[in-house]
Amino acid sequence: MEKDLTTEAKIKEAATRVFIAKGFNGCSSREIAKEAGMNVALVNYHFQSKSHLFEVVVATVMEEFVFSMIDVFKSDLPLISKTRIFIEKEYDFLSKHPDIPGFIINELGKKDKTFFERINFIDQIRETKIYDEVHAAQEKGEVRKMDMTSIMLLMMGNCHFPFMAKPMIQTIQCIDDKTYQNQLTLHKQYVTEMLVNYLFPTNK
Amino acid sequence: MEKDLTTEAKIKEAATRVFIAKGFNGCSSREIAKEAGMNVALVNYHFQSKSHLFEVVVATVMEEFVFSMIDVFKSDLPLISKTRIFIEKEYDFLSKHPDIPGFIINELGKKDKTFFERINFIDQIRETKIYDEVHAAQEKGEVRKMDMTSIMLLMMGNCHFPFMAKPMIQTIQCIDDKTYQNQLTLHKQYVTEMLVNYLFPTNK
DNA sequence: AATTATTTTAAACAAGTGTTTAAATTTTTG
DNA sequence: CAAAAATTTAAACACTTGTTTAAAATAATT
Repeated sequence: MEKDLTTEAKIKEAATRVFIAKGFNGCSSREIAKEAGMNVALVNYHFQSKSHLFEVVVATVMEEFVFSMIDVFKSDLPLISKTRIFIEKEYDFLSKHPDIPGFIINELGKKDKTFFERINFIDQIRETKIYDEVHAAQEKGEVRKMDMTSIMLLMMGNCHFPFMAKPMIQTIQCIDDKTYQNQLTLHKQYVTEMLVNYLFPTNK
Repeated sequence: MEKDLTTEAKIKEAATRVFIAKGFNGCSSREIAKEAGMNVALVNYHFQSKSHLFEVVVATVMEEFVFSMIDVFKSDLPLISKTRIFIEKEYDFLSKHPDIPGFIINELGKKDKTFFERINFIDQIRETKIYDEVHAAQEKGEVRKMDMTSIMLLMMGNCHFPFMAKPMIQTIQCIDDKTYQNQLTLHKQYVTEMLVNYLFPTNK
């Protein structure tokens, strides 16, 4: 799997795994080096410092994270289809990377604001013109009139929270991984129906 | 404010602040001691170890966290009112303690499962018979038939996520604290309407 | 093939970690 | 008030932390 990777790529890959699992403060440079099968000094030789390596990892993870979003936003589909596909794709992505939302929200919440701004995924979203599209649809009465912030909170919250809260919910409900995963498939349908009904009141 | 508190209480209070803000690995015993105006050794004299102090803090925070929930569940009101009041109280509580959901979900997700089970808030919830009440209402067709896990995810997700995601959303939307807070008041109403409509389909 | 540049290694650095010790201080008890 | 118990302190413990150094090994260049 990690045979023909360069040293730099190996370290970055290992760092991504470890950072996501344990957070910036929850792991050491030596742990990352060991995970990559390397020496500690190599990590700093290729990435200058633990902080810098972290920034590189976050930037890459964020990019991957918004990539599927952007893709849906840019597509030439009616907003209601975009909504359905957005949820579908989010659940797909999060099933493969369940720890990423928690990682992003929690690790970046603790860093200073400049850290967040250094990673410009905001422009990427704006470039899709999704805001204008929603606004136009609101003017036509197709989409419920509410602030873009609330729409984002509804969409993201109902997609990400089920993955972030997994350990807690599993403990409360006493259910294993398999059961929870099946529950998520059901939940995705509930969320889709609920959000579509609420955001597109005139529909059907 | 913290004048007539005992040493133990002062340490616990300081530890709660620091742990919630920075996480278990994000702070040191000395930092907690300093925040409490104490010596490092005092922390371990009163709480044995950093880990134990953390467990005490988590237990207390969790208790406070589920207290308002329990209160609503036990009340003698129709489910639809309980739903409305639940959301209302959650937003109230979270406005005062916005960092708690993230703290609970993230810090406890990294700990082993036994840690979670040591804090028995599960029984507290079960004792309110809220599960039976929901199930009975579902049989009568008053509440949408869906798993309790999904209901919890919908309720908690739409209440907690807006607070957990605050730093991220603020960066994306470029809005200050005051604006975000106002947005949350609006959002609470949206969430209430959406959830009530979806969970109680026969209503109105 | 010899020289230069790049990569990798082991060792060391100072600073910070959680925790413990033993002495000093305060409070409580008889 | 004196003895005992509980609390607080400063200092030290062994260990880990991120980072650096300088030598060794490998690769690239002439």
